[in-house]
Amino acid sequence: MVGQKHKVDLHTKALAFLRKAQRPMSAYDVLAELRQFNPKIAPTTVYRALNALMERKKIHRLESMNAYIACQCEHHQQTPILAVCDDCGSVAECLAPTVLSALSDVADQSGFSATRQVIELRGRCVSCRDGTYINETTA
Amino acid sequence: MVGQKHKVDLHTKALAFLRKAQRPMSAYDVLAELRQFNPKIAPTTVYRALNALMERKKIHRLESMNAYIACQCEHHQQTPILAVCDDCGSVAECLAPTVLSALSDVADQSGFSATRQVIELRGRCVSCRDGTYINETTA
DNA sequence: ATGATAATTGTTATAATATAACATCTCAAT
DNA sequence: ATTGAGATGTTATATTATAACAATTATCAT
Repeated sequence: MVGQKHKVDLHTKALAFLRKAQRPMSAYDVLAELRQFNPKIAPTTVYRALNALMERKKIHRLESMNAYIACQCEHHQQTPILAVCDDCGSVAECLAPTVLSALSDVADQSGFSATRQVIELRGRCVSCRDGTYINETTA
Repeated sequence: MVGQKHKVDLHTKALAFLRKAQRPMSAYDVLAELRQFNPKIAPTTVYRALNALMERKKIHRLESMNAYIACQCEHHQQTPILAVCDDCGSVAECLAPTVLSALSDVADQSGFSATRQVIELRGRCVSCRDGTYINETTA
């Protein structure tokens, strides 16, 4: 078989941390967390873990902010739209087949063969827009 | 009036450089260029110039690669789709109202109020896909 | 002209993000 | 036990970006 267990499973800990955070975290935030278990962990290790988790679609990278967030949907193969609230930091993950197919059409027309799509929205979530602040307290 | 002229117009030189390059360039690539005119220029200055040019819609930032490229279309108010060829490095700028409106719909439905949209494709351009290599020589 | 001021740019230092290169360890199959 | 593959460790450094404050420049009211 391929793949083995080490003393502790770094990938699992990194993923658990991102899931608990529910907010985009930087690679160095993850590093700080992992260092609670093993103070000697280096950036390289974290980036390897993050890359592996991305390949397994367990986390997403927010390209517009160099940060990472746990996948909230599980099991989708479709590229999600990531909507980041610049007020409270929450990220909504939306599946939008219409957007993706429109995007495919555009690519096809120009002959571009896409291997990856990046679709991010920055703005204000419904709670922050309404003044219904939730921030730290609730979700 | 607002806005003034300095000894040299850094913004103009930065924009000229990005236009000549026709490829995504890092902020530090721009810095190296500007230093040919004034060796003492610092990163801060470059980032200020890049931010100003982005506000004026003269350049785009490629979020998925932390790089900058001159706007190829001039005068559009619409967010373009940036299609980056990972083989030759070229970037195509596509206007796609259908994608944008589908994206607006998704946002509206969730109550998200977007101030910025990021839409990038990574993959292979038609030339590279066909094996019609052009790379350095022609466009 | 002079001085107030606003905007831009300069300067210095450092923070934040990410990778390269190579050594070591662990597991499992032989 | 040896070996080979994959994961991890280690060290160093590269790349990207901002903070904080000083100096300069143009504009405008006086």
